[in-house]
Amino acid sequence: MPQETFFNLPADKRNLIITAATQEFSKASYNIASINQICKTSNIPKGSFYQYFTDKLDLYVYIMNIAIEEKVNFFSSAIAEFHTLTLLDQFRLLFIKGVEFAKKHPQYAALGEQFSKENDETAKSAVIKEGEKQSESLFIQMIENAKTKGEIDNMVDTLALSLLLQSLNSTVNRYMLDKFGSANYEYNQEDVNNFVDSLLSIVFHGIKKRVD
Amino acid sequence: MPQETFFNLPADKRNLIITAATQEFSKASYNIASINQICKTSNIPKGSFYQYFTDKLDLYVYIMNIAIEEKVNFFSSAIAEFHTLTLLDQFRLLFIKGVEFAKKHPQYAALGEQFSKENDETAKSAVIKEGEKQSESLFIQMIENAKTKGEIDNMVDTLALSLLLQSLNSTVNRYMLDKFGSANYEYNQEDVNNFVDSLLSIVFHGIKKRVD
DNA sequence: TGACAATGTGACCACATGGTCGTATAATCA
DNA sequence: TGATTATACGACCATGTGGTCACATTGTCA
Repeated sequence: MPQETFFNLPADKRNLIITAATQEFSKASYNIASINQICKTSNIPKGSFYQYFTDKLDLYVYIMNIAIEEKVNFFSSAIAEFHTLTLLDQFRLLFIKGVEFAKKHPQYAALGEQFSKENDETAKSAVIKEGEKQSESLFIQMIENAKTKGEIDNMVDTLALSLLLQSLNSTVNRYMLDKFGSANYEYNQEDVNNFVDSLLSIVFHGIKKRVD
Repeated sequence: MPQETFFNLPADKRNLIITAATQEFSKASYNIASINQICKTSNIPKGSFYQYFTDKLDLYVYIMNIAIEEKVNFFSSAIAEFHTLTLLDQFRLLFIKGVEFAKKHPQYAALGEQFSKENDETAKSAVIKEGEKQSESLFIQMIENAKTKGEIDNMVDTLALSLLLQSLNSTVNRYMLDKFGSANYEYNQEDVNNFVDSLLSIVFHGIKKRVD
């Protein structure tokens, strides 16, 4: 956690630092990202920086937590209505909200993308600390739930499906980012919906030709 | 490409350097990986190193190409028998061969894993150069082929399926690496087969409960 | 106004990086 | 043997890193 001095800063200055750090950490991995660069971009002297944050790690964890909080907030409303939906619609919502989040907060999405590639164990575990694997267990819970409701076949391997959906989720995001990258956020919602539906249709109905 | 002097080296020394570099580049990203470290591990002086390689990039590309060649070799026999197989069996083979490769050449698999996370554009494009996206077009070709043969439903979105399979492929490898990581290569083939079959069964038959 | 504490600040530190270069050594050929 | 060329070698360089610290500036309260 940053020092008190940081929170006593005028909001402008504080946000400038946050913005600069977010930018730097979304461009480069933890070890490559440079404190000097962050200081330069935000126009604060090195000495001041170390009065606000104890460490590089301190800043990193702080920035990551901001992104995490933002994402949790963004998803919370969607998750609240989960119990009213079928599994298919739950996943649709999850996928589409994911793309929406990346569109609305590209810098946080980039931060997450970078984090998923992070090599530095210290940095990684400092961010994760506790409450990790949340999304894994969420998926498994959703699947088990749908099984008891008879929405999906009991023969389906829960772990395999959970893995498949997780990887699919991140792939959708990466794909959308690639295709409609930072330059053009003007893709329309219909495109996203169609693509997500194509993917989910495969998972739900399979690709084998029907023998009617 | 390395200098002539490198290839004139006694095989022992040459392999020592290759091993050390492989190790370093599989542990850390291009910019983090250290030439000093590689020199230390392989007991060659810095000056000698720069007589063998023009650059850090030179070494990096060389090492990556070794791994790529090894992988292509490993897969070529499997791909040769593709035309005798159904799409399902083609993918089974691909997935299982992938896991096998990682088991047989964990260091190369680790190199590939690291490369997929690489941030440095210069390093990335120097490795890719040409002939990229090979795997993407391979998948699409396989799918189109199966469609005309009537093996899979024409309603299935080709691009979406290709994307799904690609992401699934890398996920399987990552999962296996995680679960049976470098410590324990003693997982049996049956486990792998079952897991791969679970995944492919979902993709081919879907997860929806059958109404018999 | 004066005393004291909180902040601002940038020169500086030790260290590591990729890369160079002059020289020492070994190999080759006459 | 002596001359010439290829290779081995490591001290050295400029640059960048995360982090420190003595000192200047500002704010606060009496």
